[in-house]
Amino acid sequence: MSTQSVVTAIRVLEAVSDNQPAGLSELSREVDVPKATVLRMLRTLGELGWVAQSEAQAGKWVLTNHAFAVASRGSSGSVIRDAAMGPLNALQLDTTETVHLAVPDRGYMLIIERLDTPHVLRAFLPLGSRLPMHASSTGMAYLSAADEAFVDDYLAGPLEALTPQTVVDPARLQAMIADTRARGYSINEQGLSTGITSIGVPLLGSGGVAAGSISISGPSSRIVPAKYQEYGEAAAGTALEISRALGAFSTKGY
Amino acid sequence: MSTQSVVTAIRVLEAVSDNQPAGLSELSREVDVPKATVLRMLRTLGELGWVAQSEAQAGKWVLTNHAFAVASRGSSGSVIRDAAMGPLNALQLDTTETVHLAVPDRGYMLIIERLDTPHVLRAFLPLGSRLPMHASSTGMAYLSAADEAFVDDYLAGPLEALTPQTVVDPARLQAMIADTRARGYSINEQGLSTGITSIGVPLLGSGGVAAGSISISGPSSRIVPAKYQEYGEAAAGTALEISRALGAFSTKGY
DNA sequence: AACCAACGGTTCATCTAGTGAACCAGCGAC
DNA sequence: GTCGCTGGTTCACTAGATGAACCGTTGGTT
Repeated sequence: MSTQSVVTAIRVLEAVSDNQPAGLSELSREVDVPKATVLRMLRTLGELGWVAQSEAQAGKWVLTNHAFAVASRGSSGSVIRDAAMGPLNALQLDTTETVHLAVPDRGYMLIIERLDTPHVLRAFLPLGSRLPMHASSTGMAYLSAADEAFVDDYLAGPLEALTPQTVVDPARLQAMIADTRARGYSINEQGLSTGITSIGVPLLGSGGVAAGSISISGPSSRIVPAKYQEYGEAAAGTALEISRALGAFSTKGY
Repeated sequence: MSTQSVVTAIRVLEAVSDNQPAGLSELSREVDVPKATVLRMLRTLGELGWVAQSEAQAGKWVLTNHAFAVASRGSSGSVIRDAAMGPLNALQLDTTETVHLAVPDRGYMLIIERLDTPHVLRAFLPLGSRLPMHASSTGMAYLSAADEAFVDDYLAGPLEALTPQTVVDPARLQAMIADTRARGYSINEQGLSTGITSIGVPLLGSGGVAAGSISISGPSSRIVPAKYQEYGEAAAGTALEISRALGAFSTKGY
């Protein structure tokens, strides 16, 4: 790989992101690069306005909002977001529950948009959250549309349990994926966060490959089994509309 | 500045962000670096998963979601966001209008959080949007709490008009900032986007320095002058609560 | 149909600029 | 008092970044 100082800098940046607020020695260990080099990177990134020393704790480094500003323009303006926002807005108004738009990122589902419920009791998932695929309805929905090799690969990796309800058994997860495929939507009952239930549906991009997913989520007291089908079908309809806009079923082109 | 290849790489990254989807020559001109170097940077950033060639247009580069995922953790987990979310949630429920949380970033206001209105007619501002300070209620609120030198400096720069209603005259803007200070909240009537009105209030961080702002916004048909005072005072109350949590009025420490 | 200018991408000799082992000073635990 | 950790500094060495000049294509003009 060329331009290794750039590689080091980005690895430092990601390490800061993962360990905020992070100390110098800690980062040095994390990216396995001498402290002097890490410090030089931090200072350079600092001059560029991407990281800064924490005000609260001197010597600890944090990402700045500027990094967020630059990177946000990645997902906004993206094809999938533009295609999704209209239908998603309608889905939110229809169901009155919180809806999310998620795309895959290195084995996690990355939440790139959210439209809130008006209910007083609401779950809160900041944008940019990364959810394990097996522990979220968006993730299971995505897996149900992803190719087999990817799924097997994912299920072979270590699967963390986030709550007592999180399913981590690969065989059971395979069965759940099959159910999702048959039913058209995934259901996650408190597997991500206690007291939260959500329903997910995959989105297909051009060529019909899995591109992301959408979900409806809320407190388990409101998202009860009696509503699963209604919400699942509503989300599936919305997803179909988005997938169509993404050219999933287009015959011209390929 | 040291580690210049890193500087170049980041500048390329920011240029991609600003010009998406961006071509090689375009980027080369933008950052004033030879094409060969820009290309090397793009490839390195590509291997790291931060940029990729656009699927739609070969040879055009775009930011990936991974960049978003890494950088998102900058604002989430930040002191201001944590302090703001609770009170902001209450404010949204109270007013039923969309509320925003914004922080300054290089002369713009950066939207880092949003809580949606349940109304069918709703404005939509993606997170990560950067708004000119003089054209937004969040920006004017921030300016009303910023120190004089900063304000003068900002008003001296070129001020773009986003709509026919955008005020760009420095003298008038100074007067509006004074009004905001006296009143406790800023009002922006269609200066950012036609048909949208919003009310902003500054947030103070530790030591009482301007740290960001919050706003209530919606269609001008709903956010009418008769409601300005009610919303302004509600937002001011919320802002006070947040500023207090940020240690703006703390006597210990300084 | 011949031209031109711009595009994305490649090459390679030059020498700048990034590296990292060894080094401080300061702090808290025991 | 001293050990082990922290954040931070120094500097000789050479690995690795640089950029002018190049190529093959494409799309618009005349």
